[in-house]
Amino acid sequence: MILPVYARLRAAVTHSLSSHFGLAPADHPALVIETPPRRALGDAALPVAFELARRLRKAPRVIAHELAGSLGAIDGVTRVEAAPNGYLNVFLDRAAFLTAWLDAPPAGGTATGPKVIVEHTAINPNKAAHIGHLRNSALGDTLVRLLRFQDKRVEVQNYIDDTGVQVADVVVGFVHLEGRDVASVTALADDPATRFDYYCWDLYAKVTEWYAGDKERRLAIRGETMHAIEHGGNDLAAMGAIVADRIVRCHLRTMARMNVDYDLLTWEGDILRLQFWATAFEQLKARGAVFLQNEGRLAGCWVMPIDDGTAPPDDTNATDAASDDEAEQREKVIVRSNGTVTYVGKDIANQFWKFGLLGKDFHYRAFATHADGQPLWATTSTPGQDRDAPPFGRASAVYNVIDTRQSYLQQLLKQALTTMGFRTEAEASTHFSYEMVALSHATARALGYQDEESNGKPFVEVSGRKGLGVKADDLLDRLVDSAMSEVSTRNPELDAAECRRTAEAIAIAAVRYFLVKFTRNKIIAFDIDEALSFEGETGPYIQYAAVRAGNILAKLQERDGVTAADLPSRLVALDRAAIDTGDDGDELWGLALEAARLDDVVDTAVRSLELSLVAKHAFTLAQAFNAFYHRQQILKEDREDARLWRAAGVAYVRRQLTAALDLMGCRVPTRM
RNA sequence: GCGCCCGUAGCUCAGCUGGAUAGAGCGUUGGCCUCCGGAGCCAAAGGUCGCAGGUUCGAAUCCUGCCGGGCGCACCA
Repeated sequence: MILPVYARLRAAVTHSLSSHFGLAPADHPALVIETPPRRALGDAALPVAFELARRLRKAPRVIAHELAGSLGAIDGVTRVEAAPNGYLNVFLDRAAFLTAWLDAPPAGGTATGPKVIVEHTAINPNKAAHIGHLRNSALGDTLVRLLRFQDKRVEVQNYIDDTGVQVADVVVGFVHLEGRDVASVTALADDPATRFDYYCWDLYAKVTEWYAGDKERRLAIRGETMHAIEHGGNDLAAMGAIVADRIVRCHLRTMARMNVDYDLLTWEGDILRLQFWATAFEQLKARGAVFLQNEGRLAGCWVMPIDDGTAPPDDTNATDAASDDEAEQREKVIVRSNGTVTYVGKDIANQFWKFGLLGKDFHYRAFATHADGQPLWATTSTPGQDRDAPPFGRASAVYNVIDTRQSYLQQLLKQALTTMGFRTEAEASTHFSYEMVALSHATARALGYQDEESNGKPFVEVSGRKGLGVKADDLLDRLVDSAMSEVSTRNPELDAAECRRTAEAIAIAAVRYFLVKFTRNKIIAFDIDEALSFEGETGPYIQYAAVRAGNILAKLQERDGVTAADLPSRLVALDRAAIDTGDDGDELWGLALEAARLDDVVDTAVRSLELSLVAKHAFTLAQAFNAFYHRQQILKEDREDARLWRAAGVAYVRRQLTAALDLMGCRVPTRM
């Protein structure tokens, strides 16, 4: 919203550098525009004079002064002045901008251009989702919303690994620990009284313990089970399919509570059954991206040469002499000596498909129904159900949202694309990485977990295998409960249903804000008490500011008959002193200017994949609004011009705050 | 061993491509409900920005080297 005026400002400065200072374009410094530390210093500041001081052999102060004098009129800028220290400070036309911002149509036009795929969530379908998974979904979904805010066409995929060891482990549990058959597992899963994902959570942990009791024999059972599932057409595979299907439905319910949704569920089993790998393998072989290793410890494997500088973990007893030879080149196994494909191989095939490079497509089926009644699509290997399916895949850019521990593999994906000659696609493959969520010692203890190993560590790592972690639904339930008691005491007139809806909105804002407020490469040591807080830097704090702003506007309409839509036309006729002058004017304008930064913040957030910037901005804006609200009267202000200019600020802040919360998947209740 | 990440107030964290007096939240202390809602506001206390060099008008930010911690480097996914 403020970028165009900055462009005009840069153009004017550039012109002056050439004409007034006689600098050749090549000698022009980059025109950095900063935000001054205090509003009274201006709305934008250019340190350009510092850059020129040496070249022009003049003091920055003198240069800034000359520059300010030579600029001429700039649309939207009321004045430019040189600060004593050499900064060039710029003052914008406050009234004109605020009026224009209020009058602008709300964002969210029509998405156009090439498609972008965002893959996130990807929880193993064998147990309940936990807090670590929520970080992935919250970040992934926020990225999706940011991209859509920028009018990009986005397709959201959720990868379902239904053929891995994890599902096999639960199947082993059902068969060998509980003696169940397919019918029994189905009945259990479909019994509304059981929380099937919770049930499997416990069973999975039990199976892990059970393996430890007789590793050799029981791990062999796991191997057979996994093989049976991959092969298909037997009871174990049928049971695995039931488990995965029902757990995925549990995950979708959990994610729906979080306001997270998808366009397509990609099932790994379909990648195998439709021979995606075989196709990709042929291409890789033809290009020489993989080759059959004939000797050494990887004899019999198809491997991909790795060209990054990473060394092997600690091979047998690699002597220095041996590694100095040309055998330095590293290799990653893609196809095992027994002929089965590794995870990397499947991922390569999937990545090729996402870019439309595979020359093959899935079949599709309607898996579930979105809130708006449209089908949620899933891949399938059987044709005939995809009459109305939209075209999936064939993207121009792909974001894979996975935690940082996967960066090595994500790098291999890019490399496979590069080796195949798909440079553009390799460039357009982004690993959106973030650090893991661990548990604080206090929270781990509260879960009844004592572990000597992790006593010395700063946090306790979540472990699905040990059943250690905070389940997503448990966390949400606790948040809703505590929000509900708060809402009902504050608003006794609300009925139970309304109370619950409000509490849910607050609970979701609390978790989602908590999960995006940290920079992505920070490990979150999750602490239950900290996450349960509704005060300070939290989602509910921001919602509260928006709700209050809404209340003020509602009263203004009720009392004076003035709506937010009326404001722009009313403002033109009013005296501008209320926004142009004094500390009050500075504060009101500062608030509006901060609110106007949203577009800019979103751009920076997407470019840097640092979504915490959006969270930080929303909080800062809410904070500024609260301070303003306490300091300046709005409805009670007697002077009409001051009243309406302030109301305009409130209306604009509310709109931008609501938009920012929506980008993080948070709703604003009418009361709270 | 190699690669990536982290180290800023008692605790948890911001600090955008180097810029004006390093900021929030929590916690601590003290104020503010005849008010447009106190999930709030105002104020105070609290900092050798891990350490040492370097680059320059200027470094928490960039470079180098250390120290401390985490993660990754499988014929596991």
